[in-house]
Amino acid sequence: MSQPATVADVAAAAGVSRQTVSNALNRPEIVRPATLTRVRAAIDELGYRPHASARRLRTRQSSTLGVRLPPVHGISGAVLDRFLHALVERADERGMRILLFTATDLDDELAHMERLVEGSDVDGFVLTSTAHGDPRAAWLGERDVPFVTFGRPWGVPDMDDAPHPWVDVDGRAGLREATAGLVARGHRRIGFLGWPSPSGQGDERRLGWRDALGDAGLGAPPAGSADAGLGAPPAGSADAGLGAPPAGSADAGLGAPPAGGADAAADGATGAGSGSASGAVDLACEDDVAAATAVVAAALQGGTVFDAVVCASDTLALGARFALGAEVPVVGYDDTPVAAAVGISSVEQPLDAAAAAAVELLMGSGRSVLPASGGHRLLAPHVVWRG
Amino acid sequence: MSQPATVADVAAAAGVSRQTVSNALNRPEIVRPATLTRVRAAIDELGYRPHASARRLRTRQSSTLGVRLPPVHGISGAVLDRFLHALVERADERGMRILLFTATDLDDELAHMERLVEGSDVDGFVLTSTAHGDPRAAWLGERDVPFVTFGRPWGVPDMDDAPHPWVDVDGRAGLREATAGLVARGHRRIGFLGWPSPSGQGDERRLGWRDALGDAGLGAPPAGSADAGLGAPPAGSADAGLGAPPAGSADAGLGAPPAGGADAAADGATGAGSGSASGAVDLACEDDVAAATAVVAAALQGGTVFDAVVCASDTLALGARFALGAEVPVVGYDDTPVAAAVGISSVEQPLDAAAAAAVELLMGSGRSVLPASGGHRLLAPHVVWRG
DNA sequence: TTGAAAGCGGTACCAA
DNA sequence: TTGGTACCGCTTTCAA
Repeated sequence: MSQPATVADVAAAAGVSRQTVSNALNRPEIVRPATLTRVRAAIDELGYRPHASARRLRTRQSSTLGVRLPPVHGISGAVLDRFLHALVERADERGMRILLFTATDLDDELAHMERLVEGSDVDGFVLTSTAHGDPRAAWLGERDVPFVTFGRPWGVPDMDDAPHPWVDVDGRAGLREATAGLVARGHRRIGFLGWPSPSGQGDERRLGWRDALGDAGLGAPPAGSADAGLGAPPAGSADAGLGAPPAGSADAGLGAPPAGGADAAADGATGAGSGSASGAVDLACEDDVAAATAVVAAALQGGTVFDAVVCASDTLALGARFALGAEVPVVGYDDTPVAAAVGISSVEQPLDAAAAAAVELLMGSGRSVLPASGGHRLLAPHVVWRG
Repeated sequence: MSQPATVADVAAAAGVSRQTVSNALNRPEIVRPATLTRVRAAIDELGYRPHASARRLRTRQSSTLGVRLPPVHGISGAVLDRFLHALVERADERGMRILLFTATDLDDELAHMERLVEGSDVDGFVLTSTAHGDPRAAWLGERDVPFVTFGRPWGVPDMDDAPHPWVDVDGRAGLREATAGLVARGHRRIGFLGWPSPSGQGDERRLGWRDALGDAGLGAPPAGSADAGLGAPPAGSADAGLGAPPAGSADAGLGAPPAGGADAAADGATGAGSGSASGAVDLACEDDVAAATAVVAAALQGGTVFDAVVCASDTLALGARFALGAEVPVVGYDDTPVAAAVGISSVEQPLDAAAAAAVELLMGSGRSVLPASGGHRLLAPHVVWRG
């Protein structure tokens, strides 16, 4: 067992040529069964394993996908983590491996990608979301390097005809389901807590909330009500909200149409301080627990009444939870361990399906990466209800 | 730019032999400066990059480290995430890359590792903590495959003479610092919330808490008070070390014995009931927010008075926070985004240093993995104070 | 210091 | 179907 066995050894042991060994391994169907058995026996006996680098040199395929490990991801880090996990598994099923790289900025990332491509280290990439004019996409496109993004290419005119394949989760559908679920549970004054516009994902999720309110005849505030850029309040400004008073007044009961009708629900839209009684309030702040707490607390202070709140992230949801207490249902997004731990309902992304779709877009149904192509998948998430 | 350039192309362009090109790349010091310049110019001009697989085939080095992406990691997932990130960077500095693999169980993991090793896909591994008799360590050891673990090898008699190199973070020192910091801030009734024994990391952290109490002359409950083989109690059951007898007689402590002084300072500091006067309570439950909340709440109910609580994890800390409110300081462990978000102090692991140490143990100061060796690094974490 | 030639371990191509 | 041979791109060995 000193020197690892090579094809030559196996060939000799089985009394065949090296080529036959290779065939037995890669295209068993064209080898006569008897020969195959003999070769396989020899392989087992010698403990032979093909040398991956030798094969890659010859075939000019690295069977490797490059993935950038994004810098830092806050509370939602687990999402990428889980996606990565699923990706490794799905890739493995197709004989592909995942090579990691990191980068400090876009230029650095490009440099890394260039090295990997030119060193034939990878056959393609799985990138996180790209935006219009993203230099990575352009660079890869020019060189016909196959890649797929997890996250749609924001900013392109027609996403159905995107410049590159992508996979994404339909946050709009997710928030729609979440909101509808709350409606079904009898809630009526359902607020939304998201990020300031413009934000690709954030705006999508807001739309989902609006959709559901519309579906339920609850009406939604005029589009853009919260877009008036309440600049991100400084973090930590008000974690006093921890002990915030519970929303005092209750909800309209199940089944009973909310008093005041649809439009009334939109009154007073955003912000702290307006004395609106409506719960269909559209709040926004940066993705930070303290900021979220502050925003929600301020809204309560201003007289806003919430029956429930759906959020664009678990971070925001956690903040909202602190401000609202456990009595007012909050739904987050990403189903992070924190949400599970704290008992907050959350929209769970189908990460395994996303990974599978990414691999499929890159490789079709075969075992090698296809030439750069198009296509995309928009996957529906689902709510994990808790509490 | 159709066909990537090879050494031959560069050699031709520079008017030298292929060998000289190779030397210019790998051992520039033995090439005459003039020639070097010429070769480098040709390389730049042609955009030449060495073909990684070809090099690996020839050198029999994959320049790749295998890392298993652990199954699921809860609230502390970010830890591994950040370690991985740092590892990729540190490895990159040494010309090494990180290849991911996953596995459903130990057997599967072994199978994957075997494939990677025998296919010469990796030169070594970075594994998460191993325990005594871990088949992975044995398997790798037998084959002289270099590897290092992040996490010490629990269960070996003498860790200074461990069977393989390891890197770990000194949780004991971390909790000692956390506890001492609380003492310095005037807290006296400092409880500990950890995991049921036996738990390698958990028991270490508990010791750190005890150390600091001892240092401060506050005394700690007799060792083992919570270790009495409470096999992990079901979630939510709040019995664990609850009734831990107060450490009436403290040890000498440093400087002036606190006697009444220190203790008096703690009197009534916390809002719970009366009952037990000691806050040096040693609690334990599984790593779950709800369970932690329950345990702490039960302790409060039972009359325990807490001045502050140090925890074995941010998960537990979050649970404690829920039970105690924001007035009683809680210190967690891992400095996860959640702790930051919620404003809980936490012991931060020096993940970048850990990654650097892992690489160094594997590669020394060179650019290739050394034969399996020994050695280890125990790194001191530090508390990030908040609130 | 530089050059020529021989592999590293597989697979592609072609002939048998 | 099987076997022979060239060759993937680089580095190592040995001469010059």
